[in-house]
Amino acid sequence: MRGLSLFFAALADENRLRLLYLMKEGEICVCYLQGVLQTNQPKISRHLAYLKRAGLVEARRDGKWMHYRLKKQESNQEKVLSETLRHLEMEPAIQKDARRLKQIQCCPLRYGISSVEPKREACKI
Amino acid sequence: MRGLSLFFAALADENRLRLLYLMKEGEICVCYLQGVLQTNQPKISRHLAYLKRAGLVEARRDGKWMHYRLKKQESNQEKVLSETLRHLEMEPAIQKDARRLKQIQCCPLRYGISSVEPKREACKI
DNA sequence: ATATTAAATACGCATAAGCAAATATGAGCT
DNA sequence: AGCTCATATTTGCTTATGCGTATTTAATAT
Repeated sequence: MRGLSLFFAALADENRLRLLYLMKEGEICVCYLQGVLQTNQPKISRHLAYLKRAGLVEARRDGKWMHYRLKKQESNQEKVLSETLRHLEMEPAIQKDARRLKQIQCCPLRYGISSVEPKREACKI
Repeated sequence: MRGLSLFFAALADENRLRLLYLMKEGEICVCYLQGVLQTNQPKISRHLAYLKRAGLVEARRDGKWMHYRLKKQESNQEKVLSETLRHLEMEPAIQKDARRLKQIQCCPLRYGISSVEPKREACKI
C-alpha cells in the first residue's frame, strides 16, 4: 500500500514522466537526458534519484558516465507503467523530446553553461 | 501532460486509494466512507475534494447527503485506474475496508465524536 | 425562525517537494 | 598528486500537502 503510493508519487511529475519515457527503449546516459530536457544538471539528477528511491529505475556506472534504465516492476505496476508510457506517446512535449533525442549526441558541455567545443570521445551509450 | 501528473498525484495517497476503492461498485455516501475509514470527517472531505479537483470522481447531492462515484476517464487513464483498483484487492488494508463496509450502516454519528444513538432514517444509498 | 445534521471549508502548523546556485564525489587523464 | 569532466549532493528558499481543530454552509425538521 505504501509502496503503491510511492510509485504513483514518482509518476506525478512532468519531469520524471519525461525521463521515464526517454528510458523506454533501454539504457540511457544522463548526459543525453540533460541534452533532451535542456535544463540544469542538478535538476535531472534529483529527479533520477527520486525515481531510483521509488524503485522505478536502476543505474549503472560506466567510467565517468551513469546509465539509467527502467527497472522491472511487479506485474501490476508493470502494466500501469507500460500503459502510462504508451499514453505519453500522444503528448506533444514527449514527441518533442523524442525528436530531440535523435538529433543530439552525448555532449553535455554543448547543452550546459559552457560554449566551448568538447574535445573528448562521446560516451558509448 | 499536466493533467496526467494531477491524475497520478491523486493516486499517490493511501487515503485516496482507499476511498476510490470503496467507490468501485458504484455510488457511495460520504457517511459510509467515514464509517469505513474510521477517521474524522474533514479529512475524508478534503481527500474527496482533491479527487474531484483531479477529475477522478464526481459528486451528487441527495438532500443532506453527498454521494460520490468514480468518473469515467479517458481510455488510457481508465485502464490505469482499473488496473490499480484490481491491484488494490490484494492489499490487507483494503480487504479490511471491504469487510467493514459490509457491516456498517449509514450512521455517521455512530462513528463520530458523539455516542448518542441517532434517531433518524438512514440515507438511502 | 431556530435547531439539527451532513458535508465542506478555513486556520494554524508540520513536513515533503520543487527549484537554482553552489559545492562535493568519483572516475579518468597528465 | 593535481586537473577535468560527469554526476550527485547540499543549501537556502518557496510552495504544496497533510493533519487536527474549529467554523461555515446547505438541507431538513421542529
